[in-house]
Amino acid sequence: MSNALQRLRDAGYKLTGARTTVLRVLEDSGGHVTSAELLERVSTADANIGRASVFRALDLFTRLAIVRPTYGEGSAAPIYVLLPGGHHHHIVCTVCHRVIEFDDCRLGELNRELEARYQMQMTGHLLEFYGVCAACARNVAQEA
Amino acid sequence: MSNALQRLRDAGYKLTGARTTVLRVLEDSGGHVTSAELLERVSTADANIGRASVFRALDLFTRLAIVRPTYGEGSAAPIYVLLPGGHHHHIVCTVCHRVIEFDDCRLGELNRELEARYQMQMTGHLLEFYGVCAACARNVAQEA
DNA sequence: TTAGATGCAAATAGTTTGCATTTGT
DNA sequence: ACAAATGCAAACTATTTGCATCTAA
Repeated sequence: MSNALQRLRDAGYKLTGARTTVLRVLEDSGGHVTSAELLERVSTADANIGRASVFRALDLFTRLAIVRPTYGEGSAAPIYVLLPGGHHHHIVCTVCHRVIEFDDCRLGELNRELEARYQMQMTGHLLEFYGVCAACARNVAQEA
Repeated sequence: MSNALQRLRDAGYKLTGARTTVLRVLEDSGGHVTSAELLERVSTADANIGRASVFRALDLFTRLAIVRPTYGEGSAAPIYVLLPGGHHHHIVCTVCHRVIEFDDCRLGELNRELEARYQMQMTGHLLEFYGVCAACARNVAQEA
């Protein structure tokens, strides 16, 4: 059983069809989906699952730090990111919104320091870098 | 003139009343507001400014990495965070959604490495830690 | 002077809720 | 058995768009 399902159960939540399907779709999508894509794929996987349950599952997963919503384009349209092992890191081009994922793990010490300083029990973190990708930089240069 | 206004002008955008007001309200709010609060405060500051212009300004600021929307409670209701000097760091309690801000600056080197590796011109970053605060941990313990 | 930005109000997306029914434990 | 979770569809909220007007450069 996946680590996330284990966490769900340990926290006292039921392992329902809707929840396991949403989780599987998230994993199959590379851990990076908009809510619209997610709704569509979940519906394809099992047409009986309602939108509301997908949102309820995402809410729950967010509280358990299994997943994290983050802003994609504009202000609407969140992207849901899996936090396997509790963390995730990526770079977003603020012009074309392309996302590059990268591994990193230099935050362990900072994590421990913050837990001690603020009396928090950390469950994960998300690190986003913003910038302009090479392609967009060229376009901007051309326009100018 | 604020650094952000300078960036706006340098990128070739006009320094309009709506934009400067939105920016000032953001700064006066400690660089941490929901869109609802922002709309209200901007409207108080200058009743002639329309909602649309506030959203358009936020969009622009996001592209310029002056600001970053991040998820507060549930899936709706973004919080806009100023990225002074291009970055910001905080801890969110995933239960009560309280936010603790902290300073940090150990990401400079990683930033440079990523710029080189992915040919990106970085404009900033956001680091969020998730966890359960002491108060919420107590509540959960009581319930169980 | 004039391209770019604005304000308005209507249109659109996206998310949440209430409640009867089903399901995991 | 029974509390918890679901599915549905309607209600809501938040954001975006089109267009005539205004304004910073």
